[in-house]
Amino acid sequence: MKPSLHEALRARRLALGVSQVEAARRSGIQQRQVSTFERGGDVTLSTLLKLAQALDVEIIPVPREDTAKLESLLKAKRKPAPSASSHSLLDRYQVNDDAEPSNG
Amino acid sequence: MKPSLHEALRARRLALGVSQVEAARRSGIQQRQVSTFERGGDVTLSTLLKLAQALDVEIIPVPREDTAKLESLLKAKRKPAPSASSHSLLDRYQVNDDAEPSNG
DNA sequence: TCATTATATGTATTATAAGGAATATTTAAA
DNA sequence: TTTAAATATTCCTTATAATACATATAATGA
Repeated sequence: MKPSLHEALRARRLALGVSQVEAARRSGIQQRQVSTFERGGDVTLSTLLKLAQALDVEIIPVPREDTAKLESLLKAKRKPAPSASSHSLLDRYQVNDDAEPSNG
Repeated sequence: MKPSLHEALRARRLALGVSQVEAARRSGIQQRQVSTFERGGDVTLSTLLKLAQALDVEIIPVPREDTAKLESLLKAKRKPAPSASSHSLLDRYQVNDDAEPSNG
């Protein structure tokens, strides 16, 4: 299924093998914001962009008419990254997601 | 050059031929927010998502390693859309952009 | 020029995200 | 189980985005 923005970014973070604390440090935001965002809570665009940059991802607006093409392009490659101790963080998750914080 | 998020969304709006007032009405946010955002100001993620939905675009986080591929995919097609009276709004702009509001 | 449409701003109030720091929970490794 | 690491939450304060108008400023077309 198509992951929401926060799900995708969490997956990205885990794929890079960085903790929320580390992501927060790199982006200059609080660990709290990382958690809030990843759980679907609301954050400001500036906060999102800082986090995105820390995770080396670009936030791109794609017309729905084009999303299909992207799917196939971004899909096919979704391996957690064999870095570090092979099982530090991340392995715990997948993309899992069930929370409460609401958004639009 | 690679347009920033707000530039891209403004271009999208104009390409669809909708005014800020109309975009605001459709998304349920204020025209003020549309203006603020398009000028590079900060807005909440929920506000951005509402606007994006109103403009029928998805906000997708793309790993930098993949952006190149997308470029070629999203590029090549950038025609303002021949809809409406052929010269209602939009024709006035292109993607233009120079403002003051800051962001991250 | 005048009227119209679109976008940028102004003010005041309210809602809420962010900052700071700590703590409670959950998850997994030793 | 004990420890450690990571994530979710809490409290309080402050900054600021969102709301609700109301205008002011363009930019267009008649």
